[in-house]
Amino acid sequence: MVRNSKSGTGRAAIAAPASRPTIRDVAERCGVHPSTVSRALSPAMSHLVAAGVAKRIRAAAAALGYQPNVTAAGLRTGRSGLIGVLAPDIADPGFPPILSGITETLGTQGYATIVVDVGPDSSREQELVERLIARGVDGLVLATVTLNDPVIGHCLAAAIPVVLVNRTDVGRKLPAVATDDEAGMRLAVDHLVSLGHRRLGHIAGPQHVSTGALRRAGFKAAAARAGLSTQNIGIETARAYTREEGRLAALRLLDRKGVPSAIVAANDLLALGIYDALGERGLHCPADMSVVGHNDMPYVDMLSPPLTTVRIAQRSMGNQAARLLLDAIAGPGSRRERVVLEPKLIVRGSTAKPRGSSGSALRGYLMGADEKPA
Amino acid sequence: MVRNSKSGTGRAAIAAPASRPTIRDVAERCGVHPSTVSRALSPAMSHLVAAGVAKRIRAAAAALGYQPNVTAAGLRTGRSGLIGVLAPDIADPGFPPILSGITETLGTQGYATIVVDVGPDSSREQELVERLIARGVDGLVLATVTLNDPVIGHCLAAAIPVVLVNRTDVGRKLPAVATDDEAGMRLAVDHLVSLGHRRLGHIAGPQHVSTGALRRAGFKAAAARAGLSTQNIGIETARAYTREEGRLAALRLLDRKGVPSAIVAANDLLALGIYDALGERGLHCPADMSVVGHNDMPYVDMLSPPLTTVRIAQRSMGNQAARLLLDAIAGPGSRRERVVLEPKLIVRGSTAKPRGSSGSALRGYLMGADEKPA
DNA sequence: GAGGGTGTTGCAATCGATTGCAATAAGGGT
DNA sequence: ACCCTTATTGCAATCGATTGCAACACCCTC
Repeated sequence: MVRNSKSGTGRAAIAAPASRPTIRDVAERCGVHPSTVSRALSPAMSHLVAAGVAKRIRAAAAALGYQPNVTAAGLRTGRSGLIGVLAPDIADPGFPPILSGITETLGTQGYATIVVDVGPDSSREQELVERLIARGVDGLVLATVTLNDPVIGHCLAAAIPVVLVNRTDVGRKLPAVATDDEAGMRLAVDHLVSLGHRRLGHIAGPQHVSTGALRRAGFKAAAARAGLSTQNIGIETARAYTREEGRLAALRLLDRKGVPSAIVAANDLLALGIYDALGERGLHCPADMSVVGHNDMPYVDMLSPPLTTVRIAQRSMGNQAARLLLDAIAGPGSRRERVVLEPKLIVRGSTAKPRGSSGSALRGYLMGADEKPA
Repeated sequence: MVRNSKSGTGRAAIAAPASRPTIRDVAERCGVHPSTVSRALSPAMSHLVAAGVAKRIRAAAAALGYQPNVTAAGLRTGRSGLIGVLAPDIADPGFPPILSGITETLGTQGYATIVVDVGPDSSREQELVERLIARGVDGLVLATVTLNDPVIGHCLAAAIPVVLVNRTDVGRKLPAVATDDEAGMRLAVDHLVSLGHRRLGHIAGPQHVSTGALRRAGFKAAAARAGLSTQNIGIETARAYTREEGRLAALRLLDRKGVPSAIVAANDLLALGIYDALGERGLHCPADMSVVGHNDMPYVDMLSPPLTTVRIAQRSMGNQAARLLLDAIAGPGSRRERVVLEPKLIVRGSTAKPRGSSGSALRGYLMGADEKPA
């Protein structure tokens, strides 16, 4: 509360900057008006200040350790230099690389990011967006949206720059960066088919998010394209992208008639769950069952067996999302651009040729495989 | 730039809130002064407003969808509701759970967090702290500090609330939350000794950070306490907490005379590197070599073999750090509190009894083991 | 009926930086 | 020598909310 440099009664304290120096402190020290300091220190305005004065001001600012108060500037200019990021779950190993890419690119432009963990109950999402807007964020990166998410309309109405990352919306109303989910599944399916697999299973992700729906569709399309009939593919849908839901879905798949010889998971976490389920049933990967994951999250090469998976460029995804957002902030002529990244298959130890017909642990399970040949 | 509700020349637009409504819009709608609105909406001040008026104001605010501008309030009150978090590397799987705990606790009090990834070159650390302070953060959580970090003095000088998490400083000048690193190592060493191991190796972390130094000291102390002579322990120090540095350090250890039968890593990532090194040397874990990690980062139970490790309560660590910070913000009578969490040993498949003297793949390596019996 | 509370509300300054406009000074042309 | 540019700088309003202080109304009491 006590301003120190006010020329008041006491004359003791000449300069005791208990708090951080303000633009006025710099101005007084130079004998100029605060507005001149502001101009001298702003690259866009410094041409309005005499070179000598500007130099003097910069020196004084440096000497005082002056840093402009971003909050105050933000209030006046209307931009905060803050970007809000909505994450489904920070602890999900797939997300940090994306976040890292986002902050990296944004950081070079002086933006800081506020990361908000939405958590499992997406009901809070709307409120969290509201809070971020109240904080004056200049833009939003959403890594959480569902296919028909109400927040999309909300953001559109608020006229705030937004990009989606690793997700897309059904109406393509917002710019987004994502991988080619269908191409990824094609890579996985083609790999398995070329190994000789003819009965494939898929553990799909939640169908209300784009990756879940698109990868499932991609799986079906790729299987059909490879000449596999619908009798030869089995799909179980996980309720969430977690190891536990993956395990449950895999158990359901294993309990069905016509067990496949290979399973493609929509996500590495689900693949971990498949490993768990196989262990429970006494099956071995890849001898009894091949498994393909998706995302190539960190350290899946250390699993037993090392996971064959579809790698997506997460860091690059973050970078591009940030760039798209910066574009949207700069020019409101947002062309609702959509960036699609190409996935890449990483073959490791969890996929192999299907076991021959003799001596297989799957012998029993395979009953009924030919009941209805297409 | 164009204020809409100004009673100006044109009379067309009655109420076209192109931008977000402000406290003045609410005030006009209710026929009261903005200050009254401010008071009515602030829990701490609302007792100064007549109940009926307050109700009317709240209704109007809700109808307009009014959200106070946090930036403006922050400018006036001096607090931003923002907390800065400095992370060593967001992509390190050990960190997200801590972050999650921090944001969880802080979020309940209305604080948002800005996470900054310092990256490998800690030279930027000082500048990043400076930037966060310029942003007006109300406090800082540092997960990066080294034992004698200059930023500590910097923060002390800036008189900004700070807590350390998963790290401690040498002078105990700042409140901190960390696990009992020495106790953790004792758990690991005692476990191995009870299995019959008598020659132990340690892959230490960087010695300029507390976890590296304390765990190394803890390893030595525990070994001595278990009656192991210094000839029977071998220590190699990794330059960073990464898988690759762990691999290199492990290779150095394996190339020394008197190879141990078990290695304790200062960190799970280093343990992954040990797995890599063992693979390169054709050694098997745990048959040829037992390995103990530290931190129990996600999914190390899926490794081959599943990693025996010392679990630390990361999420809780984050929660407590946040609480400490909130205390420091509330009462400046900061007692430089220090919270120590107890670690827990999680035994999995990477540790076993040492191989007997016959037929060991380690036969050659063990030469020289008895050169200088203690 | 006048004085002293108490309860509400308005006024205006303030936080720190930015920026349109005005004012001044310096320089150039005829 | 005078007028007109152009280059610098100062002034003051502004962003939106908060809060100490003043003002007002109303009620109770003696």
